[in-house]
Amino acid sequence: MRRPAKPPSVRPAKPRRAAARAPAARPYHHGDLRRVLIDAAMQLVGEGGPEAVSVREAARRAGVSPGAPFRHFPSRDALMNAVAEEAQRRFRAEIETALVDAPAGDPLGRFRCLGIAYLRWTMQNPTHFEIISSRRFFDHDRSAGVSSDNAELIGLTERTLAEAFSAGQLVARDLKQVQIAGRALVYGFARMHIDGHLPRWGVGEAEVERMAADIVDLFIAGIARPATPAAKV
Amino acid sequence: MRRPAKPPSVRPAKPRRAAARAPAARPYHHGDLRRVLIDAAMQLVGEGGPEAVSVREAARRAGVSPGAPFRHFPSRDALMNAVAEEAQRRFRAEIETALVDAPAGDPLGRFRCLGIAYLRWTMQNPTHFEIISSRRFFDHDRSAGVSSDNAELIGLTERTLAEAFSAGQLVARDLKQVQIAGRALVYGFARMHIDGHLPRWGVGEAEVERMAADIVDLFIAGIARPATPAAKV
DNA sequence: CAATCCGTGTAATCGGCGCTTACATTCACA
DNA sequence: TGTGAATGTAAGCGCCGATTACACGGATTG
Repeated sequence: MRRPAKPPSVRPAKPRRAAARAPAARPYHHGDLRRVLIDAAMQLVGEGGPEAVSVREAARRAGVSPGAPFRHFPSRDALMNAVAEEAQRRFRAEIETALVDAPAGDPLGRFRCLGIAYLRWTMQNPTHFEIISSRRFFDHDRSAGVSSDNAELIGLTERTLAEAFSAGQLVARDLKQVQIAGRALVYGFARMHIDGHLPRWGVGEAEVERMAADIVDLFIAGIARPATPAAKV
Repeated sequence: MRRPAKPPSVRPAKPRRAAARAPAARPYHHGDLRRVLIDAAMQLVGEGGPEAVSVREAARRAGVSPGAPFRHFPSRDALMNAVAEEAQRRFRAEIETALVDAPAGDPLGRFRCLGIAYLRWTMQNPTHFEIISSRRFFDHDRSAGVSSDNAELIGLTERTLAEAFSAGQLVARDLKQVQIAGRALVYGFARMHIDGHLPRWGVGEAEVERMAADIVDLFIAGIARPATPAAKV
């Protein structure tokens, strides 16, 4: 928690709205402090993980007094909520973008795309993923934005896998188990990365995305009905 | 971080060693403060998770002044290290105990036992597992005890799965992928539990251990060479 | 047995934190 | 033009981790 010496609060002087003919120095009213605080907190998350976010430091970076943020967020948790919503929004957008290139008529193929897009984003944004995945940093239940975006994504993967099931692409009997196992697999790999376990398993940073794709494929191979073989009774 | 009102520091008066004929009141020297601090911190972890541990609260529960713990631990992180070592020791002991009942000649069966024992402990001790699994709460690299215990466990599972591979029990080609996927699966399920994801996936607290066993079995079914079935070419 | 050293306790203090309160400034609207 | 609401500042509270100076007392040694 102890912070190293900091340059004395750069203060980028950002009069955004309501600055029509105002003088150059930041006016008394910031203009868009809420937004700037969220951005600063997002940056802090990127730099040092969720626990590196402090209200005071965000205020410092925004160039306002330590009490100012509390006009916009009733608590640090509320700020974290906003940060998590921002991260969740980006996460969802990226995954849905990746899905447009996915094969339309092949639910299992779409599931594969989902898993790989999920892992790609988490590998590239580990600390931001950490916020939205752990209950510690804010109150999920009280954050409608995160919950709804998250529920959308979960619903999407559930539906996709259910379609694969209905289409007879799976050998498994219990769809719910497959869904949870699939989720546990990708979530576990993402957390192994975040928590620094992968080096111990012989996966260097350069191979991470490749390995991510490989284990998604391995999982799919484990649940997919063998496609072409002449076997099967 | 704000703490609710506390009874004024119960002070259980524990003169352990060096208390032969001493008076009832705690002597000036505590006797075994290091041990008591670790126990208090373990309890705090159990009550409110790793971030609920504060040096001052541990000191309070041990009945000593706020500065006393720093005679035994140079920092909060060092205390967390000790707590993590304790947790890791218990974790390893439980898993190795579970393994004695495992089938001797069946590596894959032993692997199953490992996975289930792993998940059982994590389901029953989520906050303690959180400490030893996340790099956030202390410095893994500087904690020989945690590292070695952890390396032992990982080595054990790796060897077990490798034996299954050598014995021809697996269909997979790439052993390393299978090992990482297996780890990701159990770790992911454990973290889903810790992070409160399971309710959203329709897994109530009562069904958790059952579901844990189910997905371990599902994973094994996905990698195991079909044993008896009359099908298969 | 007495002197003393050092391990281990206390007391006081520092700066950082989240958060609150009282006050100041400015915007927006009647 | 006046006035209230919105939003900034200043100061302060208690908690935290950590450090320092000092006090106690068990063990070692002459």
